[in-house]
Amino acid sequence: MSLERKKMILGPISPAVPGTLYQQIVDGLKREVSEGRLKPGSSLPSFRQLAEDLLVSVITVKRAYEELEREGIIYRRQGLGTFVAEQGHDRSREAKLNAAQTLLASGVREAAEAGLKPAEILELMREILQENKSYDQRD
Amino acid sequence: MSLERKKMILGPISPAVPGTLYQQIVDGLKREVSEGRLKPGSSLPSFRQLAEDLLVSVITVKRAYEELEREGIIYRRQGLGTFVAEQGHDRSREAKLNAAQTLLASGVREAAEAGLKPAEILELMREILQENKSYDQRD
Amino acid sequence: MSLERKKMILGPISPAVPGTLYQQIVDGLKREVSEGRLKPGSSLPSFRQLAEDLLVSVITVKRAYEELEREGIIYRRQGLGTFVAEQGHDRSREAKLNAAQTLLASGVREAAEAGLKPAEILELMREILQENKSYDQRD
Amino acid sequence: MSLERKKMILGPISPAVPGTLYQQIVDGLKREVSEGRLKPGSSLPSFRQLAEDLLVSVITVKRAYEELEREGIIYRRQGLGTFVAEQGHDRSREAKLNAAQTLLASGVREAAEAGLKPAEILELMREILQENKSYDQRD
DNA sequence: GTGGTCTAGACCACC
DNA sequence: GTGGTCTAGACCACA
Repeated sequence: MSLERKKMILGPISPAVPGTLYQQIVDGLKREVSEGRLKPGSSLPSFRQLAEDLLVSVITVKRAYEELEREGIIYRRQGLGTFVAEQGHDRSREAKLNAAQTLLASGVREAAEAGLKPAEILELMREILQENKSYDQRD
Repeated sequence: MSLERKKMILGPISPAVPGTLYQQIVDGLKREVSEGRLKPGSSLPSFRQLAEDLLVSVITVKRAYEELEREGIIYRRQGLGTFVAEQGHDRSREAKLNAAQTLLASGVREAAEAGLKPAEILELMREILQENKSYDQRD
Repeated sequence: MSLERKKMILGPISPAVPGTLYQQIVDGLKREVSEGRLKPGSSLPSFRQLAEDLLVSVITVKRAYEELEREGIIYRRQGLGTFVAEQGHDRSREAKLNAAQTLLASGVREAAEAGLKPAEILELMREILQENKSYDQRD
Repeated sequence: MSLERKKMILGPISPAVPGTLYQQIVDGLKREVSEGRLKPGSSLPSFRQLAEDLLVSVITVKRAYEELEREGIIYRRQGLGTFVAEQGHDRSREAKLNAAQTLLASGVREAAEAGLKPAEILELMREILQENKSYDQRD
């Protein structure tokens, strides 16, 4: 029982932020995988365990796992548990890259419609990267 | 009959694209205003007229107009119609700039989580700007 | 024709301000009367004249005059024109006092609900009076 | 059967009083929040529940909730319900203070146009505060 | 069960 | 004719 301290995966989930609960879990797990904190082959907490940790319903966790499995980032084995797929890291990165590209492209479109010239958009990006960098150094 | 074609404001609206119908209308009108095709003081089509043009319900257009009024881009007068506000152009540009910033920041976050370094993100942006430019020259 | 300069009654009417057109006219005329710029017995411009001056429809002016007549502030004589009633000044003042009282009472209720104590409300009022005073000295 | 009486949030809504139905609901809920009877994080009744309680359409309640969410006083989560935002109390008080200020300023303007001098307006305010006080002691 | 969107159609006030 | 409010009832996504 010296193991009382369980490694909590994921920050806290809250209904008070935009995005549905299960989407928050999906995003959080993708981040864990893409940033290497969850390595291919390693096991994920059980539905019940994670649900308890995050104070959400088991069903919500189940949905999140289902979506991740559909994307090929994790796989489930009857009676054994849930694991990060071998290609999980790459698939997760890929998904994030796609998302990033879509978001940046949308941002560029909006900025262009607001009248910003390409050079100005790049300047804006540099500012954003700057902020993001200092923010990253917080932990 | 070749004169059937009346000057339509806004491209066609479709339930098949991402974003709700009324959001598509809001975005489209914001674009018209921010890019100067609808000038301050000029009148917008009536609910019923635009609804007919876009093949959506009157209510859907109404909701869109409500949101634009809330943002101070247009104003509505009983019995008179709906008009572009004096500050409509600026407010619309502002809103677009805010949206752009949010989207770009999200994109940066995703890209960073996927492991891209700031320099790589900037490179990605240059590519996107390049595509966008050639796309702009289509008409 | 040296009379080109006609005495314009009322500031400009605009659809770009809150309140319907005819209500703006009613309010404006009430103000003229209650502040003594239109004296009892003096004549008001004709429908057509005022409509032309204010760039609104004759019907809109007509409605405004009807409302003022209903309130006993003006009266109309077939073929002669429209005049400020003898009691017009008093009635107009009365109406304004009633309106003022209602507005102030509503303001007090809101302020109380926001947690302001009577003394604080009075303090707020002093500030408002101060602003109003300096504003009044503009002309 | 004497237990039929369930704790109703908000007084009865009526089409007979000034202000639209949904505005009455908005005001009522703002009051609940600004006066602390609805605390941050606590949940509001569902659309359908409140609609039933108040004998209005579900849609009318929806509109009210939409406006409150826009003002940042509450937030809504699909499948979970509607909750008072963390800053709900402050935002609600702020909104009320703004409203109070606007109303008082309009009242002052009307009173000034009716010829009341600042000192007289303050005197009028004192009377109003007096009435309001005794009215407050009713329950 | 919750909220989110879209639809239809009523009635009113104003121009 | 315009916008403003309220109503009814559909279907979907999420928990």
